[in-house]
Amino acid sequence: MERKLFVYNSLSRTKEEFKPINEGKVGMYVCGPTVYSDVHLGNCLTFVRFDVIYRILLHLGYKVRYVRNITDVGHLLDDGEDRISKGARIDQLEPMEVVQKYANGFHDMMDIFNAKRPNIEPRATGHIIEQIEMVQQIIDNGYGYEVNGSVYFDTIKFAEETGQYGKLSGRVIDELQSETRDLKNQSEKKNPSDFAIWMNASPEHLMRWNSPWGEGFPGWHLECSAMSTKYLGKTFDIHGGGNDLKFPHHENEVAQNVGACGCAPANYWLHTNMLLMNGKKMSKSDGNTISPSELFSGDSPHVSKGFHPMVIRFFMLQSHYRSELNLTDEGILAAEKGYKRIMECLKAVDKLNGKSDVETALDQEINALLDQAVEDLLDDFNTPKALSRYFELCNKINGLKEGTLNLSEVSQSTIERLQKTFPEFIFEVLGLKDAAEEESGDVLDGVMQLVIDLRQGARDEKNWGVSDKIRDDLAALDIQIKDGKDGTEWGFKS
RNA sequence: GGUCGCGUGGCCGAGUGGCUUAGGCACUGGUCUGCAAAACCAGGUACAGCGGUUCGAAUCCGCUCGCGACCUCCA
Repeated sequence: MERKLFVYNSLSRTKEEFKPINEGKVGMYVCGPTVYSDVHLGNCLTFVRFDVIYRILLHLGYKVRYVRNITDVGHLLDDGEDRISKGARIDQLEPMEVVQKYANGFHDMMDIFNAKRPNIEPRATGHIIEQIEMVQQIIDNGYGYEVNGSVYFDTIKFAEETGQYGKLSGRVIDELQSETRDLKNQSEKKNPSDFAIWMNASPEHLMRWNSPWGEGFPGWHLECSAMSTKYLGKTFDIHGGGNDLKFPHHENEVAQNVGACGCAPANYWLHTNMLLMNGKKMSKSDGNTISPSELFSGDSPHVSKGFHPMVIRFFMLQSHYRSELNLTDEGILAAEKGYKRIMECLKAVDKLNGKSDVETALDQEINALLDQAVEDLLDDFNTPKALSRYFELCNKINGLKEGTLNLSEVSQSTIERLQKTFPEFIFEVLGLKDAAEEESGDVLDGVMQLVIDLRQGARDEKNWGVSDKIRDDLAALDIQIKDGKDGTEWGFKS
């Protein structure tokens, strides 16, 4: 932690030095999914990106409390129907069954993408009391008003007294006032920009709780305010989410926290950018969409084949979290090659031994690249740039392996640093896994070694027919034979 | 319509005032190989358009075109 970390803060719209509230500790809250249907690939991108941010913070030595909620109530559709209720109606399930089903699916997918689990994963329905208390505080502070069993947040009064509404998202309150919407209960609000923090439940509404204002349910934005406060304190370090949540969700969250306790929830707001496909927004309505499982299986007109989840993760990490990521078949194919190159190189580096006793120019180059990769991560979590350093290191490593670079010109201490840092970066910081290793195993390794030995026997006798048959038939099984000058290696084809 | 952001070579994708030839993939030539593959070496193509500021801009400003996000549920 001797070096400084810089993060882009959406609040200030600049890169700022990151200074945690408590030395050595980080409290981070990330808005999780609403579990009403199968997880969308865009969600996966967002959570993979925050997973890497989490991993980098851990790598830097911070003790991180990572909270990511699951929204299971209060998230309404245009027609006012609760998303969970709608899911329940369509699937003929209890609302909580819907929640469990899709929460399980979400967790499975996060595991597939090798995203670490958060330390706390609170659900909105498990924190009704905390939310009711917060509504009461907001009312007590004069920023909430009750109408017909619903409670609304008075944005105009809040804006006038605190001057804070719109700060995060760059909205101007006057312009929000001129918005004309045709939402349910619109007439109950004092101002068009006001939003519900507690909603009266109509008789047919399935999810309902008792409250001082009658039976109802919490507003969507409220859960994050209440739960982040409960687990991270009134003010914590990092609040993250997709940038589509900036307004109204995060803006309203800020308003609720400030309205309830007079303090801002988070010092640093981090927003990830969206996933596109073929340059366009991923959208179900025009068919421009692909699910994670379709991407893995290749069962989609948008991809030429299936891809391993780790290839997808690698693809995601080759873009910066604040940039849009454009998913194209060609792009993932390129990522797959790059991923494989890194994985192969990771194996090659273990076999190297440096022979120089003094520090050479090559030592300096390698060490500089390793240092720069860390600098890149410290500069607003620039994973694509850091990865480019490791690609350059791959060139060095392969050069040493092939003999175009001389092992006598590199010291063993540099090689050892490489051997320690490289896998640490790939596996722990970036959270990648070796796809081939999963499929492989000791038995297969042994069998392949036998096959290679037998083939070598044929090759020694210049029996190219046998040699090539072995190679070609293995290729048909997606196993690739690689004849090098130091013997033959094998691996899975991508 | 309003607010904000983006537009980099064949593709993906970093970079934000003066060599970073970023990097990956693809492509071309070469080395290696029995032939391949992999790897290695070498090579080309770029900063949407127009105008301005500046000694100097892909990088700052303006306009135009294109794309995206938000404004209404979204990661």
